[in-house]
Amino acid sequence: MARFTQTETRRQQQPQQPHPAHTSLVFTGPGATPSQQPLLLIPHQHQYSQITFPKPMNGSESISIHPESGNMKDQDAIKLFIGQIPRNLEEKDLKPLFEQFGKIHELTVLKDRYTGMHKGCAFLTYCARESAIKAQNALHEQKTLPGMTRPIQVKPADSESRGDRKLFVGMLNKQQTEEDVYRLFEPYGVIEECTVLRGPDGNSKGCAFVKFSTHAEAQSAISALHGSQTMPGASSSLVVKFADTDKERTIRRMQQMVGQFGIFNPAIALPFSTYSTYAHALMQQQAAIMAASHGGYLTPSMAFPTTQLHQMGALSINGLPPNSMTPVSGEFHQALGLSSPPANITTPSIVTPIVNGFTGIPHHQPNGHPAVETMYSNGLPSYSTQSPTAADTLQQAFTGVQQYTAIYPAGTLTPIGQTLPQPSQVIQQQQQREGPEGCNLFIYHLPQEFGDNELMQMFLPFGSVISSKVFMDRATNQSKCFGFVSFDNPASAQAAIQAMNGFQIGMKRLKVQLKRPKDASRPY
DNA sequence: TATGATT
Repeated sequence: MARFTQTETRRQQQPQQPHPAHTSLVFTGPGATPSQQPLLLIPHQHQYSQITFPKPMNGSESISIHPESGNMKDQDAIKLFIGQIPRNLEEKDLKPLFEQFGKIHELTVLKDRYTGMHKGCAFLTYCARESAIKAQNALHEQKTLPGMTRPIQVKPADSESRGDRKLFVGMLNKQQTEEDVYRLFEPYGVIEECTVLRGPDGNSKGCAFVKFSTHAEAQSAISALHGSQTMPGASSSLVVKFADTDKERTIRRMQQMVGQFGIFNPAIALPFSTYSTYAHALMQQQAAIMAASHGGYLTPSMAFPTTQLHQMGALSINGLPPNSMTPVSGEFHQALGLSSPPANITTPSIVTPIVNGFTGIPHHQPNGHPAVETMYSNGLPSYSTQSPTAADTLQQAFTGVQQYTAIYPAGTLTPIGQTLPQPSQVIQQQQQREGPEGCNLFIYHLPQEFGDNELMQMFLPFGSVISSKVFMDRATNQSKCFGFVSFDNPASAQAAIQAMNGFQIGMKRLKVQLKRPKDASRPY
């Protein structure tokens, strides 16, 4: 292995000689020949600590930047990452070593943001692209600088190549291997990396990373493959998208934290004010991005402040004026927190729910009709001597009107026995997915039109709903007619099962049961 | 159309 050796005394002790470094460091051995294998080297996990923190929108960081004045760089210049440099070498010391390959546009030693400590690496941009290639070929892994145990790293900075050619692939089936994924993506370009994500047990998580050699290739794979097919056993069509950037990953982690602790103000959740401010900004930014670009992942209640929701709620749908309630449909809309029922829907139900031992939740009747009167006036068979329950009320309300629930912003009226969902509750619904064991319901045979909010409204009478989720088909954006509701306690979940399992809506009956535990389907 | 995801 070729090495650098120091042939002079330390130049820091000789300040009268400004730049002796290129004479003090000399090549020994045959290492000056170009490397045949320029890529895939040591991990360098420290290099992003600088750029994952928020930066001012204009201007550059005040880490030591030493552009050669008057030197313009090529449009296609390559920013190099330099690793494994001794911590006592500063820009001025490194410059001579790299200058031999061309004019330097910018050379920056990476310093710890807070301590200012030299991190043993640097970024280097030559004015000419060609210089960068020469430097990489000559130096990368070819010499070891004095005091270092590993050879110097000279290669394009990850910021140069990463990010826009690495794809995240979701909704694979768990049997698909790296090779299967490779075959799938092969037609769209040169694949540099293909990894199936696996858990600790080695089982596939049903997703993968595929890195193409160019952005264009990656883009063409997205166009061709995203949503193009559904793998056997996968719950939705194939997902092909650019992998998260560091920033997105940070956001994701924060969202998870927020969900986990049930805290909605990052300034309270996180200990350091800089982090809190950052978290806050990131999340706001993320919310804005999502609302603007693919609002489908967000409910209106996420995208708009509560006051705005209330305004939206005042609008009518289907050209019908608000508050034209009939006893049945009015109750339905009341029950679901909707406000403008259609006028002509009175289809009686044929099959009634099985209600066992559920104590009805007190609820008021805004139209002046008590629930029991509504019920019998509709010609329904009586199935028990119990007083009417929340489920009964809902049963009446649902009949024949579910087609009106689709696009409506929920949370605009007070549901039975409940107060209006607070903003925190609405946000939490997106963040906090599962409740404790025994609190999570799986609901099948939902009306096609039901979204997360309608589902939540339907189950609010039985307790505090911490989340509700209707499964959507990614390709068609249609409900798959099943979903989850989580309560904060098992008794509410049981009450909801008792009342709502078998509950008829239109021609279908709801199936409401405890969600299968995660490991239930595992063999052995 | 059958159990919330996955970086």
